[in-house]
Amino acid sequence: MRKRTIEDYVELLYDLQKNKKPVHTNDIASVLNINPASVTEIFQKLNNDGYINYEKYGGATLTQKGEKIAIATKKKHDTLKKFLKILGVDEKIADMDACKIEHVVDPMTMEKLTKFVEFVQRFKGGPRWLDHFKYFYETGKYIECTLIDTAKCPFHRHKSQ
Amino acid sequence: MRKRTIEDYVELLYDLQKNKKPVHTNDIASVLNINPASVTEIFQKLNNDGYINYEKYGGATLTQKGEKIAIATKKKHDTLKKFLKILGVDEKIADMDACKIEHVVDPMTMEKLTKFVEFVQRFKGGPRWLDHFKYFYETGKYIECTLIDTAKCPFHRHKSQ
DNA sequence: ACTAATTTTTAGGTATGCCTAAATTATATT
DNA sequence: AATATAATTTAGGCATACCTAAAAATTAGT
Repeated sequence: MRKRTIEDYVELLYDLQKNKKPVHTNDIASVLNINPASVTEIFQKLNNDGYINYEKYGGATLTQKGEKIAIATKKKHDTLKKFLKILGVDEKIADMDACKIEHVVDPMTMEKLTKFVEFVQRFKGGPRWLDHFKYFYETGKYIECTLIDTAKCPFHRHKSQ
Repeated sequence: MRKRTIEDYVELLYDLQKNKKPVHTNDIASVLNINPASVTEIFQKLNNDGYINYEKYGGATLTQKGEKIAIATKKKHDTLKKFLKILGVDEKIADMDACKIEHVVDPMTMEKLTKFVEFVQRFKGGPRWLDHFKYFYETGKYIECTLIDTAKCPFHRHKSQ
């Protein structure tokens, strides 16, 4: 498996915290299928770096700093996944790819993708060009334009219409 | 820096090979700003795993297996970069992000992105909805539809027109 | 409250991907 | 061809992210 990042851990901590706080080494270990002893080391490091509050045998809770990163990372994940699903990537793969890409992507790219998702979701059922893309993806053919009025505009299948 | 993958090395080898073959440890070391001694180790590993032909003091050349991966990786890189540029990401950032994403992305996602880039590039100057997206990105506003005929169809600003 | 079972930590180990310093080989100059 | 210089490899080191086994602390059953 790819080297796990701080982001991975605070994200997971954030999710587990919702059910039970504080989160113990075993909770993480069982989810990630790693040894509890390894989690202890990770907790010590995250604690040192100010992402969690951790005391021996006491489990961990995210600090503000940690929570901030967790939320930001989850937001990135969510946007990436939404974007990939728009493109037609399967749920599971979208989720896995989002999980990997979220740790490496530049803020500018995230901003563009965020706006793109917003732009697409503005149209109920997606904009018409997206249907055309899907048709193209399946068949390799481009749909010829047959429109004559606004109502059929392939761009403006607009929520407010 | 992120851990470099086999893909990184064969890709670089592929590029350097074009100028001068075989590629020596120093060539790689100076590009990546790492120690030549480290490159020796990497060459030994790549040689063991069949990606390059390497002999002590003799430099390295890609095997077929290595070249195949290099080409596939470069193709992924190219598609990712094109896609990001379509979205409006700056050249440099597009390049850097492509370089990171290419190593983690699922084949299915690559396929969707490849088709998407093809789909967009089919229109000279890009499809009209892309202008609309850029407008939306800049202003936060959606352009209202004012079309009445095919010629102005925002989707079909078609190369063959 | 005592003992058993469970959880957690400590101590020590492995593989990887880099490093530096020193040794070795190859190349260039004369 | 001998020697100086440059390139390359070897040997040994460091940090990280995991591991196992054993010790220590906590929790649960009676």
